[in-house]
Amino acid sequence: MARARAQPRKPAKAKLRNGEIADALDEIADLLDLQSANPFRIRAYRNGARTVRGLGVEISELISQGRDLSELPGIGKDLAVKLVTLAETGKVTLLDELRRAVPPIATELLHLTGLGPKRVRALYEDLDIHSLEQLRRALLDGRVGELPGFGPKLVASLKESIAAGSAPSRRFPRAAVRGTVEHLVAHLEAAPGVERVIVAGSYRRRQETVGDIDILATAEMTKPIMDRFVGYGEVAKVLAEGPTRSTVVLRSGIQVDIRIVPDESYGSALNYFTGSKAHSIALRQLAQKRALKLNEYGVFKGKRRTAGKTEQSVYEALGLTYIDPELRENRGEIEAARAGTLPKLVERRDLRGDLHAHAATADEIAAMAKAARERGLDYLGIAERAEGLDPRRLAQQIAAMDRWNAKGAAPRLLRGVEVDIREDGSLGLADEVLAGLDFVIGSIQTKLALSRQRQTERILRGMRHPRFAILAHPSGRLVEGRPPYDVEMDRVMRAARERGVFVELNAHPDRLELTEVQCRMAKEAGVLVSIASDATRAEELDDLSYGIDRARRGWLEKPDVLNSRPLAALEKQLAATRR
DNA sequence: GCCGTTTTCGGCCCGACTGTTTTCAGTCG
Repeated sequence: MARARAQPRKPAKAKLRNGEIADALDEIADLLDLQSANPFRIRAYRNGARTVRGLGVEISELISQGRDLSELPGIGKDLAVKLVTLAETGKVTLLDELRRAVPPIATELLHLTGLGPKRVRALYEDLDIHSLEQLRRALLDGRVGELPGFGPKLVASLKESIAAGSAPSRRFPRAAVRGTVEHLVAHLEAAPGVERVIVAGSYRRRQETVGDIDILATAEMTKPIMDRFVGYGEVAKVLAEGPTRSTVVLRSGIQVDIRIVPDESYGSALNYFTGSKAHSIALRQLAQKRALKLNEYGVFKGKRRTAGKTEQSVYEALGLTYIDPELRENRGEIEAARAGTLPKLVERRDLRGDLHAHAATADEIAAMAKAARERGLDYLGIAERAEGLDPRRLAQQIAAMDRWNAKGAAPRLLRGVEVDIREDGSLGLADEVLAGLDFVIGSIQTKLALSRQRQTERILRGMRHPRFAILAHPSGRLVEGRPPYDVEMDRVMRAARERGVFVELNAHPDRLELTEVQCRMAKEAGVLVSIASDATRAEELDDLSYGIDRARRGWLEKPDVLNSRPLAALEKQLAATRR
């Protein structure tokens, strides 16, 4: 985890962003841990950090709206004050004091596997270790091995960790591990005596990246499955192996956990292993309040199991309706389940078309159209990038689309263009060209580093253009790559609502623009979302499913999605954007 | 430090596995 102290020092007036505030709270928790403070106080800081990190709307934004931060889950009076101080000054007295009391190396050592607060304290108090180099020497000359609690295996593991350097914990794009997951599940399903094999964890919650793969199996006899698991050909290293739980690392570097339970515990085990951690903790707290106990084996009243065979039964026992895995982040889904107000999430089959595909020549257009038809789409918007698009080529494309439409076959092709919103907010194509099209997609493609204020004004001006219909690439980010550009998304959403235009959820697995929180912002603002493939090749139309994953994690329902509309309704929607 | 459909005080999610121990600390989800 990135430490706040590793960040460059900010000027005092700089407003801290949520990630930095959460890092500061986590660092306080680490330092309190090293001082053997009250464990529940430590947990309170960690809970606070998790709340802030998952918030989506900036703390500084809430402060300027005059909101009471102690209304946030896990934030009380004390933490609310510290959040304000951190957000506005970048500092907080408690953290400064703790940093003075504990050597700087301590928090770094805490993140080495096998080292917790007790052992780290022994290292700097008993051996006076204040750097990784000093630790390396103490490991080699045997001093560490003489400390109580440091055995030969731990010494060897620490030597390995230090030699390997501080490899940052890697996350893998979900799309990249799909093949591995399917192969491994098939491998395990062939084990004798296995009843069910299912992938849980963040993969099942359809997060865009996964840190590891979690597999649940049910069986009476666990050994045949466990043997088959650790004997899998791709396994590079077995980290832990027990009768019901094991962990391995595959050659690709990804970690895989397996858990085996009896079939009558399938639902509760799947629920526990799917997480998220925050969701699971909230459920277990809810169980406590009802004088029940929830664990991976079931829901218990005293010693008697009252539920657990299915996930449905677990939620029912807690007085909740079933919660889709994509929503399980403790971001209000439990309250909504209790109130019976959970969204009915959009599904792939709800999509009637796609409003952002690329095809230049007549042949490419026909191929893309046929691919769209095979995937059940009734309409397809072709929108080439405006740069390098001369009027003659655009006219040829339009002619090719008109010929396709004249045949009357599905899908209906809609004539669009993807145009840059210039730095001054004007659009990168002449008005008379734009006027001849069915729809105009506008996006930021240059000058991504403008200030928050200027970037926001630029987009707002762009959207006011009389032909503007859809804001595409609403963040400019690339998964595991380029960070998003800085923009006041809530202002953009409000302006989109007032202007009556739409926002795109770019489904390309490397992009996935429009975050989960931004999906919810769009929904709350009443802005329809266009889930778009941005396909340049026919098979990339399948990427729409990644857009659906994101939309579901963003609580979107069918009515929230522009391209869930049938063709006639969609054409009305587009017509209404024209001024 | 947070929190309240028994509670404003007295609780705080739960269990498996490893390593180093003979009762516990650390890690994971």
